[in-house]
Amino acid sequence: MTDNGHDDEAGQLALMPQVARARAREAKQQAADRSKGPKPVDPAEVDPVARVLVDVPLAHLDRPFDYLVPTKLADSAVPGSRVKVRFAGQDVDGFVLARVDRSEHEGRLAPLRRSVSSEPVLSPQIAGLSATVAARYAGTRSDVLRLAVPARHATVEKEPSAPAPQPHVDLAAAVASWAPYAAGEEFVRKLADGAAPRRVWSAVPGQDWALALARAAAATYSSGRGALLCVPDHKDVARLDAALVSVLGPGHHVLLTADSGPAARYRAFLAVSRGAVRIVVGTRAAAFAPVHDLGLVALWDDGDDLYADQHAPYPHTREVLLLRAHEENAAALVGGFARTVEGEYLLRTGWAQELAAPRETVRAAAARVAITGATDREVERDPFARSARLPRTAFDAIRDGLGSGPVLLQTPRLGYVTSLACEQCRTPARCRACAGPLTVPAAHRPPTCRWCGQEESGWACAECGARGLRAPVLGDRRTAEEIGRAFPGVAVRTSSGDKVLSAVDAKPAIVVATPGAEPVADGGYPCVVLLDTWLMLSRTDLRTTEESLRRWLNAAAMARPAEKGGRVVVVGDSGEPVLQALLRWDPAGFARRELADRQSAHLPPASRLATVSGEAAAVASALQMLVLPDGAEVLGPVPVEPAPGRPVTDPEAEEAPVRAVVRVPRAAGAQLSRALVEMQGVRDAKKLPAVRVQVDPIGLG
DNA sequence: ATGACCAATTGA
DNA sequence: CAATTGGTCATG
Repeated sequence: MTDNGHDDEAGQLALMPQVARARAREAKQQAADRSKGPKPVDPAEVDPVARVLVDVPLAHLDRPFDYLVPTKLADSAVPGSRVKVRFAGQDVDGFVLARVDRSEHEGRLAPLRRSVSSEPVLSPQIAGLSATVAARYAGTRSDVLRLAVPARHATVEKEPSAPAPQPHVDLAAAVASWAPYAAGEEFVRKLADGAAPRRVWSAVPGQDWALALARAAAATYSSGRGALLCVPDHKDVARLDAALVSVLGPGHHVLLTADSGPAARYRAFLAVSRGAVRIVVGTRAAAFAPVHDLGLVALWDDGDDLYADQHAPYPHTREVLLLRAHEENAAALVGGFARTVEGEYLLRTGWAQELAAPRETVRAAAARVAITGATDREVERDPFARSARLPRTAFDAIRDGLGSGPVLLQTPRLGYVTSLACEQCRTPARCRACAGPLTVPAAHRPPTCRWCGQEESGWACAECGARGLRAPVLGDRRTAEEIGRAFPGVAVRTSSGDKVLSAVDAKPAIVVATPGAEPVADGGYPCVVLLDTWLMLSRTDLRTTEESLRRWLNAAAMARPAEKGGRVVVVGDSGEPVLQALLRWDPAGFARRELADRQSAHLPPASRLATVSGEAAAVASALQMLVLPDGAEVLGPVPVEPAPGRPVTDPEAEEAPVRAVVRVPRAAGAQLSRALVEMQGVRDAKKLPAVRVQVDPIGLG
């Protein structure tokens, strides 16, 4: 455990050159200090040693270093506080992990340079969590802490945090919210009793999921514990915020999001870290919130790719929350209308239990779903369909729906122009006869000119000769215009991108939205139309079908139940298995099959996978130095697109960027991460060119 | 990263 | 033989 160098004889020193060198340097430094007159550092009386995690981006320095605490800083350099220290000849930031009586370090300790603030922003739980997350994702603790602890705001820090009022929890209402689910009541009672149930939740279509989450949080709260609720985006934060106010009243929770501004974010963070408030609602930035006495972590719609962090080491919110539930012995609730393969895997391994409603309950709550093809035959027979890109069935359903409320049209992608482009060079694809833009008129049809109707089956790019076409971009605005012409006099509203509507009222209107931007309708939509489903499926991503189903279920769940006239019209190919899963409202069955596929293809979550990317030579040498566990496979490296944000100044000189995939059985996942950390440590120490490592990256494709 | 140290290499 | 360069190690 400890070094044996403490009482070394001279003979041993000779056998341990590094110790001898250290000693020699030590003596020299002390001599120098004496001669120059060292600053008298007067160490603190109690626990004069601070164990500091320094903020340096190097993998091999990701460990605590001991510093001497001067008396002046004895009261401010508390565990969890920020400090500045001298490290390797420069001033760096750090966190005090602990204050201890004495150091294990043999040499002389440098004093802390200063205490930034006495606010303990890094709790022992979050310090532990960042170590776990760093290990899981083969990253460093400082990288994780950058995500976990928001930037300090001195003015805000001076303000006191208002404590939450006395809670009044209506447990009966909480139970009622979860009554549709088999063992739903048991789940709520366990939360209220201080237990830690773990559930994968398949929400009943049409359910007010925000209210259900708020009530689960309230039940946990009534046991004297805190709760942490994560949702994909801002719109959902607002919805959950409103639900919590309606369940508990104001002042019991805070919102923690990255885009609320530094002051507001730090204020909310402090309210949580000081224990004044113990319920947190937020986006992925909230996953590390230091909630006191954490009793429940919950994640809504865990398949949303907004949960995959874009910053090193690229942790996924689901993973962070589940690690927390494990470490802090909290309950966990993961779910949505869809079920992810990762959720299914939690059930399969027995880590969590299913929280689902009986089949009859689901059937009664779901709208009537119909699939209608936009086949050539149908389009030709139906001039209207030709002009509005809308089959007759869908048109009729919209018209009927408008009789009793707003109608939701989900359209795959953002943008205005509808045209195909070259997969390679992005040059817009043009008709050889008339230079008009090409589109895909229907599923499994060749590209067709929008102007002259000419079919282009053997298309090749005029610029670069490539034969691949990118999926067309069908704009929500364009769709809105065309629909507006088809239904004159009806209000058409759009919700997409940075102009997202959070809700619409019950008045008849056509709402065109892109996936994830669908507004909540007061009373539910009488009709929901899913347009151009083959476009979403035409993407080549690994998770395409899973992601598409998730988006469709989320939109379809906003329709009224069938018995109240709710209808969902899906424009697509009824032969698609994924559309059948939607038709039967069977997200669980779909996830089961998808997981089986992933297992047989050795893909996550059944296997653990990491990518190593960078310059070709760097990747090759990185792979060479990786000490891989048994059963590991290396795929590639293969050339990839250059890293975004780095303009290629000289494509000749630039080494080609490549990516390799390393795959191991799930059981060897921890070993793989350790091997990657080790490799990065050696590379950093030797100043070899950097490679980027991502463990279980989302959407390899 | 940055700096210290040591060994090998280069140059007059 | 001194000056220089490159690699290794440690950073409290």
